[in-house]
Order: sequence, then structure tokens, then C-alpha cells
Amino acid sequence: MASSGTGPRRVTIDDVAEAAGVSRQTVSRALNDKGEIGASTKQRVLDTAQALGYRPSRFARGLVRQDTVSVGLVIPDLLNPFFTEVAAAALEAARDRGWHVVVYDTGDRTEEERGTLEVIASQVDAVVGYLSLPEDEIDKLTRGLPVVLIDREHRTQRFSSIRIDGESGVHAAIRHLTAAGHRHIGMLDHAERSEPSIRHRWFDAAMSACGLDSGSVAHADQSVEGGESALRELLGRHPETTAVFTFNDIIAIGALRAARRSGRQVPRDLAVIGFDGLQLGTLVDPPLTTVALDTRRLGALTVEQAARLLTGSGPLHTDELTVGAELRLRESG
Amino acid sequence: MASSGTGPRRVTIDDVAEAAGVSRQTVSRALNDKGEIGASTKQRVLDTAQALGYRPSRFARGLVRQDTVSVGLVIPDLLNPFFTEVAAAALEAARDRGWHVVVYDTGDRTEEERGTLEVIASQVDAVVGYLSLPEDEIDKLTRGLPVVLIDREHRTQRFSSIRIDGESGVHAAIRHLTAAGHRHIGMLDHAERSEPSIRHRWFDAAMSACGLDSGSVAHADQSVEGGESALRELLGRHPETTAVFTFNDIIAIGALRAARRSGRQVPRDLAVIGFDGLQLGTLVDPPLTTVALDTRRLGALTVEQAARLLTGSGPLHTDELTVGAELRLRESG
DNA sequence: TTGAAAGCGCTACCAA
DNA sequence: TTGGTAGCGCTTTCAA
Repeated sequence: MASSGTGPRRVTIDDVAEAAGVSRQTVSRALNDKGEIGASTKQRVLDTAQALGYRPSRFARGLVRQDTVSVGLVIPDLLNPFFTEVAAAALEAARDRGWHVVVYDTGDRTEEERGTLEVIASQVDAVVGYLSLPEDEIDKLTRGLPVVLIDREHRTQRFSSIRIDGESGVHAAIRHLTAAGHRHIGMLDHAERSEPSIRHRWFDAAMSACGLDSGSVAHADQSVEGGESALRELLGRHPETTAVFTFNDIIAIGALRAARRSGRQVPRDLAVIGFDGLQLGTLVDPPLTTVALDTRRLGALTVEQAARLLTGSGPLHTDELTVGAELRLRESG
Repeated sequence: MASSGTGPRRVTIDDVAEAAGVSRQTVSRALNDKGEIGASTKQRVLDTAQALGYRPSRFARGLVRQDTVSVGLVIPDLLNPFFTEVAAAALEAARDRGWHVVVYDTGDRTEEERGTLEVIASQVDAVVGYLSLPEDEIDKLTRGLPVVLIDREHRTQRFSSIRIDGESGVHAAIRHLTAAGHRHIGMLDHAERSEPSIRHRWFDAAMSACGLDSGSVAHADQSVEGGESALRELLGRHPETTAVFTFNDIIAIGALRAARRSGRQVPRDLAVIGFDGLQLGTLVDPPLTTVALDTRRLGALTVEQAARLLTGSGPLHTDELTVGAELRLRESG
């Protein structure tokens, strides 16, 4: 914790009052543009305040007029384009309510997340974001603070979470591919957990709904390089593949690169469809077709739920806390 | 401004004290893990606190132990990859000091910037970031708050700014291109102001230092599309061009796309070197060679200067507030 | 138009 | 180990 250091003692309202030869209430009036004060007095007060370098204490002020809300936004890595978009969406939603957002980037380190949660508790009115600690630990660290998790199941009563539902979007993607004549559609799933991701389950369901055998799968690290090598592996095992759906856009971008490097043209020789709808997808070549999350809605819902938890006005329920995703056709598939 | 709404009255430390049958100091001790308290008392207090849903007021707490620093980070657009990196760097530097960062995204709108500055003044201890309002207005709105500007000249005494010095990096880039045999090197400058950018001046200086005539120039909007059409224009006017240096990486990525679409291979037919050193540059194909800013240093310096302004301990001077840039060779040039 | 007094909710410093 | 008291710096209410 930094402190105000060895600098001179803080200038208070009383100092200004004394220097201006008035009472502190008069100073307060001058500063807050209340009426009931003579123009010349006001000017004199303002001048001395400036001369003394006076700045009201936000704590003292917040204490008496209890009207500012701050939420802590915890994300693993702001440089990850997905989290950037989530953060931007949350900032936008918060601004609409006049809320302040304190952002914490944990750098994907558990220890940092713990430290952040520890200090956050005394700094904000609610916590939202991506947390990876076990529930009981989060519970302990956030003691009574409203918590809104994004894209994470939970059992603890006190938490809320925003659920991502990509089912219909993925269906649309697969329908789109089959309509274009694709029969051999693979998936680049993520590699983190042992079980298949829920996005993979949506993929399987969509495949069988379209009357196709469940497609071949390769697992990718969540990086461009990961997508690159996963595609190579998949095509090695299943050269007949003409289209891939990926766990997210980053992996898809890697697939795009691998395709180009192997001399395949996208989408002519290989169609690629990602998931997330990152702006980044418009920058690559060809622009990425993707199942796009409604990130702004995600941000809005997150903040909305935090607001309800905060005021105790009936929080939204699970089915209202769901963000959809829809197929965004660009050029890669 | 949101308010605590119609919810029940806030639970205070006195409520807990009364319910637990102890004094409020005892409650305070229990909550803050101070010693000097019986284990059973402590547990009882903690339990009642939990039962009552008690949460300490951060304002009251901040008022008495004056040891938390918050800085407001103002940026025009978090989704712009450059600002994302700046923000991430600032967050990292702030975390090292235990500071809290309140992030405001003005969406590039002057009106929002004004509103932000207005409300920020009472919420943070210092303001850092990219501001576009006229100096006198910033001065008025931030009244006595330390302000650290990034990459913007200023006259106002109260402001500090972090300067970006790409001169030697740009020299290195041009030397690199000439060493590879390039003689006709163009520049895609930005289009915003009438006068040439300072990056353009570095380019010119580097060109003449390498014994080349000053290169041809086209002006680009700061977007991928802008870079795309600017490159087309430049090549239309100067088909002999074999290399381009761009105002920033975004424009360079546009140039990359335009080159590919015109059937030119990079870097064989056209070398492209950007400026900024965005991570994004590693995702495109081929990975972008660029004059990379030391963003982390930028963040660190910004926060360091804010700290010095805050404590009154001698602020850094202009020459110490400069961030360099160096050539980062990847594959595009 | 101005000022005195009473808190906002908490912790620090004593005294018990 | 506990509790009383005195603020932290500000705004609000009420009286002058």
C-alpha cells in the first residue's frame, strides 16, 4: 500500500476556511455551487482554495453523500482480445449507470487473483468478472460482496453467473456449412480440460441434427500457434476435411494461417468458422466467419445483475442471465 | 449517479456491536484480525457480522487510514489494440505499487471525455492517459489533481507528459531496409493533421541519413481499411516502391492486406514495417516487422510520474520521461 | 447570506 | 482482553 508519504499534511476544508476568513460551510457552499452565498465571498473562497492547492477528500465526501458505486472487474489477461472485449463492454454498461470500474488484471496467476480479491473487498461495492479460484475461497475473500461470474458454473447461493448459450448459433454455423455442400466438418476444440467443452457438445448436436456423423476433433492450445498445429494434425488424420469449426476465434486465426501455409485457400479449399466474434476477426485475411457472442449484452447483463444484487431488488434468474450468439458471416466460411 | 436505492438502511459496525453484545472497537478488532481479542468473542462477532450481512464502508475506512491510492486512466477506445496495450501496461505498473486503477473509456467522444473528467475529479488521486480536450479545460476540470499525459505536448505547468521517441528505432528500420537493397521506400503517414507527423519527420531524417531521397508519402486513416487504400494509392503513384514504413501497426496491417490482394508477396515484392509493436502484429501473416514501443516502460513511467506528483517528491524531468522504440524484426520486412 | 453543531462509519489511542 | 473517546474531512440541518 502506498501512503501519502512524507509530503506536507493534507490541506483540509478548514485550512481554506481559515485562510479565507470564513467558516467551512461557506467553503463547502462555494465549492459545490450551492446558492446561498455572496458572489464575492464565493470568488475569494475559490481563489484561496486554488492557492492552497486544496482538494476535497473523496472518502469524506463519499462518506456523507453515499451515492457512488464502484465495481471491481477482474480479468485474467487484458491483452487477450476476448477479455478486452468483455472489459470494454462492462465499461460501457457501467458508464451508462454512472458507475466507476476498477480494473484488475491478474495476469492469469492464481496468486494474483487471490491478492486482488483480498484487496478488492475493501475498495468496491461489487465484484464481476472471470474468477478461477474455488468457490469457497472466493466466498471467503469477498465476504458479503455481490459477485457476478461470467461463463462459469457455480453452486454458491451468493454468486450469480452469466451463462453463454451458443447452441443456436453453432447450429446455424453447421447448417450454413452443410448447405454449402460440406460433409466432412472437423472441430478444433480447446485442450485444457479432459472433458469435451460445451461448445463441442453444441457442435456434436448440430452435426447430428444436420444428419452428419460426428466430426473429427483435434485439441488446440488457446493461441494462434495452438490453432495452427491443431489444424495440421486434424488434416493429417482426416485429409477429407473441408471445413472446421473452432473453439474460439484465436484458434480459428491459427487455423487460417496453417491453411494458407499448407497452400490451401480459404474458404475454397477449407472453410473456417470461429467462435466469439472478436473484432480482431475482421483484421485477418480472409475476414473470419464466426459465431459471435453478443458481448455488449454480456457487459450490460453483468452490470445489471450487479446492480440488482446491490440494491436487493430481485436479481435476474438463470434464464434471463443468458447471452446468445449468432452466426456472423464474413469470408472464411 | 446511482444511489443505494430503497434498500434497507446500511448495516453499520454499531449494529453488529449491539447484536453481538460488545463494543464497536471489539468488532473492528475481530474484522481486522488485530490481536487483543478472545477467540470466542472474535468468532461470535464474526458470526453476527455475517448473519447481519455487514460490510465495512470503504469510505469510512479510507477516511481514517489514508493509505489507498486510485488513479483514473482515461483512454479513447479500449478496443483499439494500441490503447489496450497501454492500459495493460498501466495496470501492471499500478499493481506493483498496490494502486487501484479506475478505467474510463471515452469512446473517442469529446463530450464523454469532458463528463469523465468532471466526475473523475472526486474519485481518484491522479489522472493519467490520453486526453484530447484543450489544456485550459483539462486544467479547470481536474483542479489540482496531478495529470500525466501520454504522447501529447503541453504548456501547462501542472501537467506532465510521457514522450515517445522513435527516432533511433526508425533509423534502424530504414538502415535495415537499405541494407536489404531497398532504394524506393515510401511512407504511409496518418491523415489526421495537416502537418506531417513526427514519425514522418523521423522517417525523413533516417532516409537522408541513409543517403536516399525523401520517399513518397500517402496518407491513411488510422484503420486497416485506411492502410489498405493508402498503399494502393502509393503504389499507383510510385510503382517502383519496394518497401513501406507506416505510421502505426494498424495501418501496416492494412498495407499487408492490400499487398496480398494485389498479388504482391510480402516481403519478397514489398517489405512492410510498422510502428508500435502491437502483439497483434504477431497474429497476422506474415508477422509484422515493426518499430516497437516499450509499452511496459511507458506504463511504468506514467505511474511513476503520477506517484511523484502525488507525493511531491521531485517529479521526473522531460528527458527522463521518454520512452524509446526499437526495431523488432519479424517477417514482413 | 453566514455560521455552529451534528453526524456519516470507521480505526487509533488510551484507560480500564 | 475489552471499552470509551477522539478524531479522519466532509455535507446537512438548523439557527443566527
